[in-house]
Amino acid sequence: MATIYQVSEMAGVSLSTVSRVLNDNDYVSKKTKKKVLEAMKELGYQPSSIARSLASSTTNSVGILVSELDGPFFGQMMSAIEEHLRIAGKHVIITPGHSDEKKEKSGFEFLIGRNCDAIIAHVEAVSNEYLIELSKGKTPIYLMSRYVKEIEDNCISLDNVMGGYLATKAMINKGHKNIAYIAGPQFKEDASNRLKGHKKALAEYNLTFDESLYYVGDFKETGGSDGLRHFIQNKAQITALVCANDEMASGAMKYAREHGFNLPKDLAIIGFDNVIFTNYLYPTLTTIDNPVPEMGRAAANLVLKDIYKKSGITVKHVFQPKLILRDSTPDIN
Amino acid sequence: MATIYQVSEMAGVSLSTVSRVLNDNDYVSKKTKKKVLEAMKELGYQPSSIARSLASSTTNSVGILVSELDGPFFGQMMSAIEEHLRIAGKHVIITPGHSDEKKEKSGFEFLIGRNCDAIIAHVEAVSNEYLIELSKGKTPIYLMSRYVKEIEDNCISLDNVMGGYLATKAMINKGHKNIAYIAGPQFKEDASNRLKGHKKALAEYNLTFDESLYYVGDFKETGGSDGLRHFIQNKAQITALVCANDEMASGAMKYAREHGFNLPKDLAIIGFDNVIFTNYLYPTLTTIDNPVPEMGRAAANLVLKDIYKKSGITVKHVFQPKLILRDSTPDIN
DNA sequence: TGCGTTTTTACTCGCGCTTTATAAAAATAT
DNA sequence: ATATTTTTATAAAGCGCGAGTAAAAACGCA
Repeated sequence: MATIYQVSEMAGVSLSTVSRVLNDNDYVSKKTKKKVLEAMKELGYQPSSIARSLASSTTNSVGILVSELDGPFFGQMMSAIEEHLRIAGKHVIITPGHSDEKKEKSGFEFLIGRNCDAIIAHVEAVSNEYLIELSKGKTPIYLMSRYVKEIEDNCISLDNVMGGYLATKAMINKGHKNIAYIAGPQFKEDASNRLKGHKKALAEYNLTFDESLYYVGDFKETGGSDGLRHFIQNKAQITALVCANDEMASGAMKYAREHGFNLPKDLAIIGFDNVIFTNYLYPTLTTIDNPVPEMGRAAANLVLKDIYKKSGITVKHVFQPKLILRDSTPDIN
Repeated sequence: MATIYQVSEMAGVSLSTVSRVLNDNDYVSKKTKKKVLEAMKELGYQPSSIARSLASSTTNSVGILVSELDGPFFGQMMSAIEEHLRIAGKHVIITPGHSDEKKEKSGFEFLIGRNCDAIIAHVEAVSNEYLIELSKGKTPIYLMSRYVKEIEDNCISLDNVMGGYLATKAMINKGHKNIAYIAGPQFKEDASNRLKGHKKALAEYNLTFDESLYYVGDFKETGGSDGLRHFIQNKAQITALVCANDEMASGAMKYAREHGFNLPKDLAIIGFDNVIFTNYLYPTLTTIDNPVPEMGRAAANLVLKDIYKKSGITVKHVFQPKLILRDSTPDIN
């Protein structure tokens, strides 16, 4: 690999001159600039970002910490962030935390150790205190889908209470009274907030929250099927099922069909997140739109503005979910 | 941030001694080792991987270049690779190439510039020649789902011709004779190989390949719906539809239903890849299993063996697809 | 032509760590 | 008790680059 030194030698100038043309600094004449550029091309020179980082203590890369590398939710998120950052010439370093406290912490450490200029994290297992503490460190931390009051300027979040409320209210408006709820793991803030919204909607219409119509799933397809099985085994009389995310809704749909339900007539189902495949399910799934791509762009914009000092950027911090009505929740007569 | 220097000072030893305990080198007594370790803990010392990389020209990180950050296919792939590498204490740096030649090249450059110890790439737009040339560089390149003869030892691939063959043969075996095919973009090698397999199966059963039953899609849901619309508009009389991947199959299913088809009776559909949600579609989708996670692990193993010199590893380079029969392809009477 | 300016270039140090070569200390042998 | 080996620690030289400072060259004007 050619180094800056060889370039300088070939172009007949000093090291720092080469460095200056690299960084597009002023104070270098067109003639020498051209000479240097030619030498670079000739040698196939490629600056070492490692050395660069060490010298300048800035890496032009931002760390992304997500729960999983797969799944439609995180896919959309990573994709939106990356795309937006790439336009500004910044790169991303992605690492998964698997919703596990230790792994999330080690993810942070890795990213910090790599000298990322900032970190955008979607973490669920670490405590607020840990995050607040971490924010005092040298690497700025931005939080996706999580609201921590003490560092709210670094948070991009969805109003999950509202989302949960909208979902259940939609069912009520369709005429349902016996509504079961499959929640996500309650240590996850969005899951517990969605549940709050559900309860709020019930209360508003004078329906009581019934423990026997409540099941905690895993946010995956299995959570949906397990939940519905649970309700069926307990002979719960339900006409509507609210799921805390789309994967669980799709699992429940499959289980329902396999057990003689005629969808959507026998059971109305609603999901949450509006992940891409919901529109390809049958019946198409009514759900709550979670503007993940938009939020990803917001997070990216936030670091562009704060860290890379781009001007003219304003970002929204709290996003609103909205109801997407499709075929899985017909009117009942 | 504490540096190695401060640790050495606090422990009362020299820089290099600290470095040696960091790297678990011999030639350091237990007593001094303990002293150093304590000093590190006290200072909350965290080695700078940047400086480390610069000095040792090894980064303990492998680059991953995929087409997209979202989508079930790449999600599974990244996830499998990352998980397997992490066990060995290696980290991944992921960047997308968007199936675009320029972007793929710039992805390679980024990863090489970051001094990755190796790169695992799923690229589709760059030429074989480019890859061969790249392989001569300092950073070893491994290819996922792509077979390039000259560097076959660095390739992990699926027998796509066989896969395409199995899919169409399955339809024929079910009794279909009028089989339409929605292909993927033909510059992508797997797409063109799957098509080859399709033609091979047709030929084997004396069916002629009919251009009017052929459509090139985009490997996304829209490709499936566009393709089926195309066939319908051209009044193609078909009883079976073979799609070159699952996303397109799901798009076609949705379109079919919206246009009065009674699935699976009126139209048998098969996909390709066996992506997770195929099992949650209705009817559940018959497809060809693409052992992506297994292949991801194989790629990870390959770099563990070649680059990090782990012993006792043998890896399979070419994987075989297999037919997964589900409800979307019933027997016809 | 000479002096002050402005533009352009060169030197040098340091970022935080690894890695020789080398010296000192401890252990063993003679 | 000295010579020899083995073990442990040190000092110094980079890795490739950025940035601040000093120096040189080019320019302007009287």
